[in-house]
Amino acid sequence: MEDGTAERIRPRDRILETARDMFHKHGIKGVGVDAITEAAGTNKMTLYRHFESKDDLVIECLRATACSANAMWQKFEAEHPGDKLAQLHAWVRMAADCLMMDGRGCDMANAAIELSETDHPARRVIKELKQAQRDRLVGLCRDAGIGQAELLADTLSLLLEGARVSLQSVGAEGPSAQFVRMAEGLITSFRGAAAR
Amino acid sequence: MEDGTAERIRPRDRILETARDMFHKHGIKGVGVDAITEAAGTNKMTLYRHFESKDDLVIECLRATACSANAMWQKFEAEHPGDKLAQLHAWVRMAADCLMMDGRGCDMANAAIELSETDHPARRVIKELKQAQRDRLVGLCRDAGIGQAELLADTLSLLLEGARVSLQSVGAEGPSAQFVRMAEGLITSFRGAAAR
DNA sequence: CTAGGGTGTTACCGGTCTGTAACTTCTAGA
DNA sequence: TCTAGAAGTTACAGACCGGTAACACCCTAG
Repeated sequence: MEDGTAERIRPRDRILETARDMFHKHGIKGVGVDAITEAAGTNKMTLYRHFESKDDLVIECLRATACSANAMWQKFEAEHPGDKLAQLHAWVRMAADCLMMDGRGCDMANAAIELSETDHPARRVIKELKQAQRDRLVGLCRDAGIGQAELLADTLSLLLEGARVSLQSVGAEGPSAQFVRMAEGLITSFRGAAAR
Repeated sequence: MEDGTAERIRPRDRILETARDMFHKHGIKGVGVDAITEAAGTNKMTLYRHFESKDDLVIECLRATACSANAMWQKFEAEHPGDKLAQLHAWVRMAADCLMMDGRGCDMANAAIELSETDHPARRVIKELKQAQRDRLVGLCRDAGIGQAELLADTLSLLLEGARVSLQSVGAEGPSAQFVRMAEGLITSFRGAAAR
């Protein structure tokens, strides 16, 4: 065989990236394949040569999002090698930054809400990827020497998830404005409980 | 005039209630007006005689949801008259029950996510109603004698909002399973801080 | 130069969506 | 009983949706 799909211009990547952006901004059911391909500077046929269906494209977008999240976790480790507590604080800061500048919430959660059919193929993927993120946060808390690592990680998860959705319903001046204070307070509290 | 829209059979109410149920289960963009009217045992023309548009129907449904929430708060006061702390615990219990038996999250939050257009008429309504709920929870915390009432109320809000969305993305075995433990722990913690 | 795969273009299919028009049927009240 | 208004029925408009077929065009590897 040749050297696989080479490094050219690759409309597939343009479609994928454009779709991620548009799904994020307007929701999955809020944007059609025509709009995506037009924004990506290509056409519908090319999309369907690279993706089986719109659902397939959605799933691929979610995987790409998870991949981006992976990169962030690696950045935490690179910036604070070995210092798990610093990495946890970096996670809080990153989460807050995303809240501030984004406006729209987590792609996975939004997709889960939009795709209400319980047997939708994307739901399996969402559950897997979310579970992986949860496990990683639990691991970080545990490695940071926190006693009830699962409970802290789950609480932080819910706080962030809640902040993201509250940002869209109540607005930026709502409860989500206090996210950092809550998260840092919780970490302090859980660390105190462990030291005792 | 006659005695206004009398107390007969009233297809309008059937449409409204059916729409609430179907929007809740399948999302707003996931159900069409034809499906609503058929499930309500009526037809599209009758719907459009009572509601200006689908968006108008959506808004009316959200108002009805807010009305139901109002009734819950009155039940708290009726069951624990004057005892604000008991009412706060009742709120936690009610929230947990809703989580358990429902599966789909908060109609307002789901709508806010689905209706991503920033100028959508429903967004104003959602913000108002969510703000009102927040104010009420803050008031309850304050009246229960908790020092940092706003911070506790906002934290509880985010936890519940997060639990609702996490239930849909990660599932029932995810972080949302710990909601009661987190909420009760927070209340205890905040009460301790006030007593000191 | 040539062959072939990736790409672009156009047109189309069948379905669903919101919303409306015109007409008939029912029902309640005087 | 008669009448007015609410409700049901059918058909339709116009737009958009996901997905496909057929064909012309590159552009590069050999």
